[in-house]
Amino acid sequence: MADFTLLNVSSEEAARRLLGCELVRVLDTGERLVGRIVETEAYNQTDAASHSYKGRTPRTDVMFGPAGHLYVYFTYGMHYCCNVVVGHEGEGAAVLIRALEPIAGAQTMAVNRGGRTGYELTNGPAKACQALLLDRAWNGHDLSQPPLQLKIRKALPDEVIVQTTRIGITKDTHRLWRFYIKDNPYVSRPA
DNA sequence: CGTTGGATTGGCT
DNA sequence: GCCAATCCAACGC
Repeated sequence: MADFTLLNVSSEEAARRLLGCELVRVLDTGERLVGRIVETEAYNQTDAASHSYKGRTPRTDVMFGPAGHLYVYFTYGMHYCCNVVVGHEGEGAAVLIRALEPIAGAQTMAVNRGGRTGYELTNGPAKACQALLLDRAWNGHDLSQPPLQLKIRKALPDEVIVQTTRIGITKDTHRLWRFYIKDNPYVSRPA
């Protein structure tokens, strides 16, 4: 049982801390798909762009639960995006996983992604979900448990982290709550 | 109950 | 660069 108490911090701090950590997905076939987190965005209840802004609803219930669980939402009628719940229980904070760097299982990810390869495998939130075969069924999953686990890695030094405004939102657009690893080819929209 | 628009993506102009 | 695809949560009546 992994210890996710280090995620009991502000969503911005957690978004920084999650860079470099890994998501390990074991398929029914036994194959391991591993992605290193290279781009994140922070959301919390004070934030008009956050799903948790208007309080706890059936959809956002998981966001208000304990840190280290997965919040998966469906959007634009066809895409799933996944977040790691952070902060303290009842807080409504989460970190959107916007991009991964494939570490293992890239060939299977390519199949999951309809034959795309290279940076197109995982350079976007819905692409990363599709590559790891994550959908609604994974909403609420405890990331300390197989077959989908979050592996905490060493915190990255500030000088390799770029901080910018978030993508695709129409409210609270000024907040600098997007973080990514400098020069990483899997970042969805480099500066 | 009807309307609206979204933490996106990929194909086409 | 623009925009359609396609579902559903949230909100107004």
